[in-house]
Amino acid sequence: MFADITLPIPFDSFTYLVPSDLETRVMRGCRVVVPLGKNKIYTGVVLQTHNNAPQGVEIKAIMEVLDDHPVVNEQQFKFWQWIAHYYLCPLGDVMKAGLPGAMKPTDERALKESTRKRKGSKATLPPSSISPLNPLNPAQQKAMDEIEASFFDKNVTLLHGVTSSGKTEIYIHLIDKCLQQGKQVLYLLPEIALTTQITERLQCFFGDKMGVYHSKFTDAQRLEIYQRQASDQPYQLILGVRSSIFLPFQNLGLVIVDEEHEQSYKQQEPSPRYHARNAAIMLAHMFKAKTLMGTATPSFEVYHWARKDRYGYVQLTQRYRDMQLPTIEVVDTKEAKRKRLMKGLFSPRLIEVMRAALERKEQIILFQNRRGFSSFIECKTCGWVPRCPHCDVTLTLHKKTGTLTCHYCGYTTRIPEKCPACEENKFVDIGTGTEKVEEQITQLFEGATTLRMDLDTATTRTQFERIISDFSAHKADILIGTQMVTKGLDFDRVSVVGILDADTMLNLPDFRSYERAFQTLSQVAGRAGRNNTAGHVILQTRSADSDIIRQITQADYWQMFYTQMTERQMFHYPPFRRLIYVFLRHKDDKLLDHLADEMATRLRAVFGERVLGPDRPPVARIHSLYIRKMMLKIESHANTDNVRQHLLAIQQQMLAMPIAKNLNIYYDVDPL
DNA sequence: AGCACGCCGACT
DNA sequence: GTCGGCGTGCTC
Repeated sequence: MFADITLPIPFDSFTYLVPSDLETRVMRGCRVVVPLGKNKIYTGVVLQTHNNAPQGVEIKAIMEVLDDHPVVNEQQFKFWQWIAHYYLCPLGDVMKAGLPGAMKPTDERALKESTRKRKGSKATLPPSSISPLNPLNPAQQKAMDEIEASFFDKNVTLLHGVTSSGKTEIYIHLIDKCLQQGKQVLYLLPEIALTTQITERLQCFFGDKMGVYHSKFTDAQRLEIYQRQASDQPYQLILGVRSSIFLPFQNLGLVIVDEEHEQSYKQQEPSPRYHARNAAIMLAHMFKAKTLMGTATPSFEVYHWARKDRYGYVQLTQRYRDMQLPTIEVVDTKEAKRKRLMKGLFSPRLIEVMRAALERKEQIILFQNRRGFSSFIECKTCGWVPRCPHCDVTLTLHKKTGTLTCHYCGYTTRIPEKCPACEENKFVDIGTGTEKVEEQITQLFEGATTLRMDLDTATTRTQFERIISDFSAHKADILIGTQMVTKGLDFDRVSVVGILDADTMLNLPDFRSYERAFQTLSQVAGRAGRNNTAGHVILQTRSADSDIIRQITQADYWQMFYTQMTERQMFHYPPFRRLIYVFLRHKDDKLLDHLADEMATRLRAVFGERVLGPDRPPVARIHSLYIRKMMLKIESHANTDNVRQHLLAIQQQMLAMPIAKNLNIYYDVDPL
């Protein structure tokens, strides 16, 4: 007997011999320990058993069976297959993402595991006190009724609700109803929004029926949740991030995708490059469950399909307790600069508004969008910048350790004593900018205390939450931050939000930059004015009279959508087309040029003008491998199975060429 | 992905 | 004369 086994490496499966004494135990969905290569040991999952000996390869035997019962159920297999197929990646990559680390040990640990007694899932606790639900206000109740009505004939519904309209309260009521029907709920949140604030709020109502799944949890914690979900006493509600779509579910009834537009739902690296929102819709579909997506600023894809009636659409326009929307005041920095009125990054108007707020003992948030990817150093004399020897990127500065690190390959080196180009020894930090803002604040606002929240100060979740709780406790007057400050944080005493430079977001060479700027800036603005204080937002920009700035200040999502959609249609971008990026990697730049042209020719033979490129991506070399990118623009209604078949066929042709021996081909489906 | 095998520089 | 640098090739 033979068994096809998926391993956590980029292949679909390998075939192993099943020793006769293990034949009764090797079952689909069980984990096994297998040898690989010279002397490696991996944990794999049995896909199927059969009697077809593979030809032309030496076959190795399964060493051990780890489970008496399948740990991957049929629904999960189906879901894994869908991900591998849709996102054009090997099944092994999906397995790697889909099982918690502790379930797929390599080497001796895998064998030891079989001898260790598997811990039974924790007994349910005597239940903790559960609060009764808060009643919905009339606007929320109306939205709730509309959502439930839409679920009669729609599987997916968009809840489009302005900031502070109380979407979470509606979710809580929907979850409660679903649980009462004995069905499970998956509540997805972007990584950064899954704070103790939201966890505690839900815990009040659902107590220990709820499990939380976070990427910052330890291996053991994640293993426990996985096992609990696979047991006969699973959590009825999972509050989790992107990867929680891979947990085993038994009778899923509802999936909630909060902050649906968030980019972090798309896994960029490593493969599988899946979109948790879209995958969750598929997951729900497999259970005949419903999906509710919520946001104040829908992604174009979702809004488009809601308008086309594929998804249900429910709007919530009223803010909780009729709180006032913040007024957004635009300050023209071009003008202020010309008149030499700018004090560093601050316009006179922003300074005036901030001073008044500080006098009233109110808090301020300053939003500084990061300019580059990360902070780096530059020689003050000649402008030399340290770069990674293996990748086409600048090295990132880590001040605490005095080192420079490549974020792509991990290459690390000390800050040089002197510039290798000009021998001078003065370097300047080209930072994320928040430090500079902090410096200027101390000069402009004497006595004002500040907190910084960016990738340097909030590396861990604990640090992130610390900053939030400190600011909530008014331990600082001003919070300076990057994107991080936008994520659903409710501070009671913030009356002013300053957007220091809106233009950095608008001038990106990306067809989504206006959509994103609108989303981000609307969210930042929403941080101003809670608890009956009308907020004041100062937005500094050099393009004060542009359409997009007007749309942002007037919170006119529809107008922004309409304007942008005209361009999307004209230039064949999503949601009018589906995009697939094809990446080629090779160590030889010249050979890669040739191979990329060859593949482009073959792709054009099938897809014609739908193929763009090949081009060098912005980071054209990673890990000493050069990269080329091609873009495929497919009509939204086209049969994508056909597209995938063609792609994989051409990939096979390419890899069969002797000169393409070390060519690496991979894809990004629905890239962001 | 990882990891062994393989071919060229600084050491006992 | 060896130890080890990381390039490259393969994994049922």
